[in-house]
Amino acid sequence: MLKSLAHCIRTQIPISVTFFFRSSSSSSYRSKYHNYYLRKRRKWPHPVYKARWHEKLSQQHAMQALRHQASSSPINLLSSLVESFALYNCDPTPNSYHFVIKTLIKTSQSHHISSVLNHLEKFEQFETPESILIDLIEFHGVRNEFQKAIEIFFRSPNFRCTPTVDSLNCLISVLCTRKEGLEIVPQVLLKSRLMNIRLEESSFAIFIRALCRYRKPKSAIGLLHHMFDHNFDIDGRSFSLILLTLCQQNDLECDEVMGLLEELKKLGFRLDRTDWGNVIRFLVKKKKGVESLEALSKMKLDGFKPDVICYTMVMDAVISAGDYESADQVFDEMLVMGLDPDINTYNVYMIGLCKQNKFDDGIKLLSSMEELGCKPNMISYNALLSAIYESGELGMAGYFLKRVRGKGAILMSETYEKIIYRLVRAGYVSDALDLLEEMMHKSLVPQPSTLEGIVSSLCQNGSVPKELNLLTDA
DNA sequence: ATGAATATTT
Repeated sequence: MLKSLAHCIRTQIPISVTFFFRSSSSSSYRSKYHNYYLRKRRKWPHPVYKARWHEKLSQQHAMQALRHQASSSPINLLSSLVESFALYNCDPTPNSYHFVIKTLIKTSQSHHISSVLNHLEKFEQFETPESILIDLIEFHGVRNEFQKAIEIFFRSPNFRCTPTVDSLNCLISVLCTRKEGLEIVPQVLLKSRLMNIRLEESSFAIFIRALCRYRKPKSAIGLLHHMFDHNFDIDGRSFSLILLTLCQQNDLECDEVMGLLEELKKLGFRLDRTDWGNVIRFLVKKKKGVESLEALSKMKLDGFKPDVICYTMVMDAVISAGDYESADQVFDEMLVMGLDPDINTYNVYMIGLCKQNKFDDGIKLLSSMEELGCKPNMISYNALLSAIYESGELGMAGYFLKRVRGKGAILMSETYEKIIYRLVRAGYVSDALDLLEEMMHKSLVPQPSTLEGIVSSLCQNGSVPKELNLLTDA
């Protein structure tokens, strides 16, 4: 009712304006609107408006009574509804049914819903708002009652509701949550076509989301082709989700994913900064240094400024690929772009230095980090420490270990293992045992191979069984 | 809104 009122007001305003400002110059134009205006004014607004106003007031009172009843004792809500509206001598509103259904759900009385629906079907005349049915479909969907959800949808005409794509979307997103629901979707689509409901972009977006959830990005791309062929607009979010899902597939090769990305672009995909980030992360995981550098420059060409994380990821990839020169370039570029490297960036760089056996530079980097207010963490220290021990320069390594400990650095399990392995190999068994003891003191569990190494070394030396006790305890 | 970093040649 409010809607038609609003419509009336909206249509009347321009009419009264033309009436005021147009004098007798064009009589046909004026009389057409003149009559329309008079008829409306004389026959319709006053009496009907007044009666409806009354009815609306009564319905408000009835609704109030129903709410009151429901809050004091929420049982027999259907009778409360009927009685309240009978008391005020007016017809129940769609809203009152919506309220009753919502209350039944809230108070765990959903077994009463079907009698409310039967009543709504048989005794009311109003067009049931689709929102009520959508709520019900959703309710049954959450409880995995797919058959009930489907029944509500196809029963809509009985409630004098012409379902639109909105309830269809609700139903299919409910069905798409589980495999057994997914299998029914085609039948539902066929039947809904007979009801003249056409799928929209939003429906396809639901299917695409479901396919991505089931890790079927290639099928989702198939759907995109279908949409493209039928001139549907494709939502950027669907593209992004498919790309993300492709990047998360471990079984796909880099070339294949890049090929599919080109296919997506042909279908109209324009990558945003998040998408580029996902592409770069994928390439880094696949250790594709060159490709990740390329992706970085394409990202820039697309007008996006990569952030510290993007630069760090690309640096990681080129370092994994052994391209230290590019790593330096990427690092410099990041600084030129005004970005501040953070602990992760420095650690990636540190790992690069370690791989090149540039231990002096690594030590310098540690102090630069301190100066720059980015304190090295366990990873910075452990990476450098392990690398120095692995190089076999045990003198330097021992000195560095002392210094690092002075800084309060905590050794990690893997670092202990590496140091112990190197010490044993070089014959410093008692140093190795000290570290082993320290490890166990911290409840770190050494690898069997580490223990074996120590034991065999002790046996060769014909050493004391006291330390062996320590080992058998582990 | 998001996403980045060690080590496994014993």
